[in-house]
Amino acid sequence: MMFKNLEEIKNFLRRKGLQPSFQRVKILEFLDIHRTHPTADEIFKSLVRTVPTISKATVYNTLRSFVEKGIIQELTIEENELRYDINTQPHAHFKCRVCGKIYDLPLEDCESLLLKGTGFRVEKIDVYLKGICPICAKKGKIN
Amino acid sequence: MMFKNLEEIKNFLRRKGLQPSFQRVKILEFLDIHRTHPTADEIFKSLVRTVPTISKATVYNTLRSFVEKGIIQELTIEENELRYDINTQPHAHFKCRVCGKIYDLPLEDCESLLLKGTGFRVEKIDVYLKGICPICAKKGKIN
DNA sequence: GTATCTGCAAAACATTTGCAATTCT
DNA sequence: AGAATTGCAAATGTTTTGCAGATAC
Repeated sequence: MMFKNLEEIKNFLRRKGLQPSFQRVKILEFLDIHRTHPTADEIFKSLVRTVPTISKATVYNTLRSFVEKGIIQELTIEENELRYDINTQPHAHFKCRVCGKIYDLPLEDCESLLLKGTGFRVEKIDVYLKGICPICAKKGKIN
Repeated sequence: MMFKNLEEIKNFLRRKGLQPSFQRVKILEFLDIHRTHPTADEIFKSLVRTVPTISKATVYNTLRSFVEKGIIQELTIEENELRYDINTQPHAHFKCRVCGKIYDLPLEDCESLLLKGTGFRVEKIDVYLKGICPICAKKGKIN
């Protein structure tokens, strides 16, 4: 866990330029506690039990603002659902097609991709890089 | 290009267990010629000009059946759209945030991930592995 | 008091499905 | 003929948006 208490979450959000509303604090707390890469709907369904007035739109909008601020990252590991990860450090994700669990794995070196000796049976690899291509970089459109 | 003519595409589809309907042949031909990782909508919009009767549902369903047969692969590089790639060999994809182009890159070794000396500026890395985790493998539920 | 944020409902999309008509073998 | 495929329209599911009311600074 990244945060010790709600006050830490509030200060964190303030530092990121976001008002620490009750809903935002609870969503971020949820992501800090449940590091299972949940979907927006899973977050909503879980939070609505303790925060009955929360709406789905707020969950979606909040998650988007967290992504924009670099607080969390979106995972597109499955085509029909977005998942969210409070760990924004580069690391790989392994989804088991039997139990459905998504594991975090180190990305240090090539060996980790092949997962020699770890018992993970890799059937499919997707590597998506984003940034600026050599042509656009040379055109100096950006820095 | 993988195919020399339409006859080759037809035979290929037959070998994969799919009837070589005109629509399927044209969709596969399009993916073979336009290796730009198009979306279903881009394929539809382009094909409907020469095949006016083609429907979007057919494009979607055909792409799905191609994926199931292992003829093409789905890319979830962007959250709001599925893209398709006729190259099913494992390789990385680099999307430029300026021009939007998606490049194919080799995945051989770690160096390619960091793209030293290639001029690609990597700002974000997503590595998604799918398969069977050690727990499910040990339970012997599958082989 | 003014900005920002929330909840609701509706809208916007992409994708899937049911089914009758068509096409292939 | 019989099986598979298509096109249409409707359904589905996820995410976004408009706006009035509520909340925070």
